[in-house]
Amino acid sequence: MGAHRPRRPAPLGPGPLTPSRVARVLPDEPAIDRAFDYLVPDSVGPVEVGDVVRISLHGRRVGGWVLDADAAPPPGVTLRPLAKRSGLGPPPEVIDLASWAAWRWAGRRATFLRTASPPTVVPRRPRRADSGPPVAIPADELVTSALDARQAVLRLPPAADVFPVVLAAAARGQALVVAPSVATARHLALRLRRAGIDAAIHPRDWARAAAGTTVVGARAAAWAPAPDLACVVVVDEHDEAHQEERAPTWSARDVAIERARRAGVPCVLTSPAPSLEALGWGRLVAPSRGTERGGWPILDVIDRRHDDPVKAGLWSERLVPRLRGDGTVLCVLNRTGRARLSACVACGELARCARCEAAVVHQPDGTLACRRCDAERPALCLACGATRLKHLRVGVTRAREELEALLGEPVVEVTGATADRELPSARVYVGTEAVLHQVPSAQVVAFLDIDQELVAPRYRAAEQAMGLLVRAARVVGARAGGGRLVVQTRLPRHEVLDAVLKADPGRLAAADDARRRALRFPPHAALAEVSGAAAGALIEALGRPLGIDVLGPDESGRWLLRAADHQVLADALAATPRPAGRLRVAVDPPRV
DNA sequence: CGGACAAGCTGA
DNA sequence: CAGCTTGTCCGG
Repeated sequence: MGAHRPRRPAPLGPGPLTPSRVARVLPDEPAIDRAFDYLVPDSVGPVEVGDVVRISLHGRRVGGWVLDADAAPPPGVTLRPLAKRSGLGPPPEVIDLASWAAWRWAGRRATFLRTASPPTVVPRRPRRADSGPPVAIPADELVTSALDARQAVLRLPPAADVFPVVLAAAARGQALVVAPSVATARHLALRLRRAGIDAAIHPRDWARAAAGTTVVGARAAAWAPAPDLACVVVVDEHDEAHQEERAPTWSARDVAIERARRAGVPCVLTSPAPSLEALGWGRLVAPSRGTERGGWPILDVIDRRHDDPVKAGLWSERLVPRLRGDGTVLCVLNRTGRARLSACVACGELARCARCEAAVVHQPDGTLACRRCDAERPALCLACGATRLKHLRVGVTRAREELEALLGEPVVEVTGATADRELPSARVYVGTEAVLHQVPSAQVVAFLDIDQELVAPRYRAAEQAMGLLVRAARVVGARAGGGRLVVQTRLPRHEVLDAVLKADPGRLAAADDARRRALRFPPHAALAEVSGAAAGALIEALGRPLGIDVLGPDESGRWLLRAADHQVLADALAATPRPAGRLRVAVDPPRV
């Protein structure tokens, strides 16, 4: 990618007048992924690469970023003057990083530069931060060896605190810490300050990061300015929150890795269950088996292979006693509504959509809704008119009703929809995985149907199920404190459960890696999902380049591109002009 | 993106 | 052919 631009040759001798410099500016309009040249009038003053400026483009004023402060314009175009310099923007190395990310995730540079820019005007480069007196850090051998390895994956069990890693990183100079959520980032920054280390939160404290202060933030922090960058830490690198959902679907972990590589500084990724991408990138550093084991909760596997598949409900007789007692209990079932699959009690006919024949969801209000075409209808059998339906695959709403009856005490339902309300206090909660976010701690977390996660038709299903178990492990805490996870399964030997049972995530990684290699899934291939009205046009423009498999379209008009690696995939996408119309290109789609 | 302009459709 | 919509092009 073109990090090198033609430089204007030095003028031969003094001219009659000092000619105005020419700045090359990328407009802050993601749809216009093209730079334009402007004269820099004396009234505007000097501009530097990365500065945020205003330009008039085609008769309107728009913002933009200086990509080159001394450009050689193509001959024969009359240049307009820059309207003004607004202030400081991303430093040159971040501008280059944005170009790389635009290539890597088939996006536009402006999208990344927005993320990398200060939220309010920063007129001048702030004075270098005074690093203050050195802070004495208790030496942690594991953390030190991870930082010294320069490219390390530090596998710490769920109950372990990552703060010592962040602290040791910040003690080495300006650290860039990328956390999976804003809340985690804030908390880490607060603890750094308590430990006597100044910490900026991205993007709010952009100017302080630009002055060399250690910076902490959620995924956008991968784009924070860092003039004195000494090391990069990505907390919980396995967490899907590091990836942007909207296209370009960039991953803060991968941006952080590339950034550290370019800066030549150490990069440490932490995770209780590192992704295969991480393991393929860096050296694994882990505590002793005993220490690691101690940081995981106990796992109770309830084997349901011999339960009658028709009669067995959600609540096996081995599960219910574990839900009694006086500790807080969370039951996780990733299905909303009353039932995801129902059949007529009278004639056995499956409840399906009258319009498109997809299975319908029994909603809390009693109606049946189609998730494919959004049609709604009353709950009755289309074949025989009977009004009684049997719930074959119970959802959270129904599960709550059933558990309340079983336990004879109040049970509270928790879903994504309850996130903004205060939960009624109770001992027992039933919910989707949202329950793991909304209830801070518990004695027991029970996964009512973990098989749904284990065998989900997605190549990352095992890793995602592991992510859920890690989250649950943090809610219940370490085994020494009585933390306990319970799973009901017909796959008691599944490698995810095996890994948690033995507190050894390496067991999962080995099995998952072999499977993905055999099926040519990432990290042994690079994928991109192409969708939207203009998807077909892009596929046509792409043609059949060597090394790219074009799969699809599926029933909703989506294609999947597969290449041996990201170099091949990104080069092919970069060489294809983007057609007009709605188009989404999701590189590294998390749910395929 | 959004303005400019050209080509296409409609109504009397 | 004015008056309008729709599409394509292009910006320094």
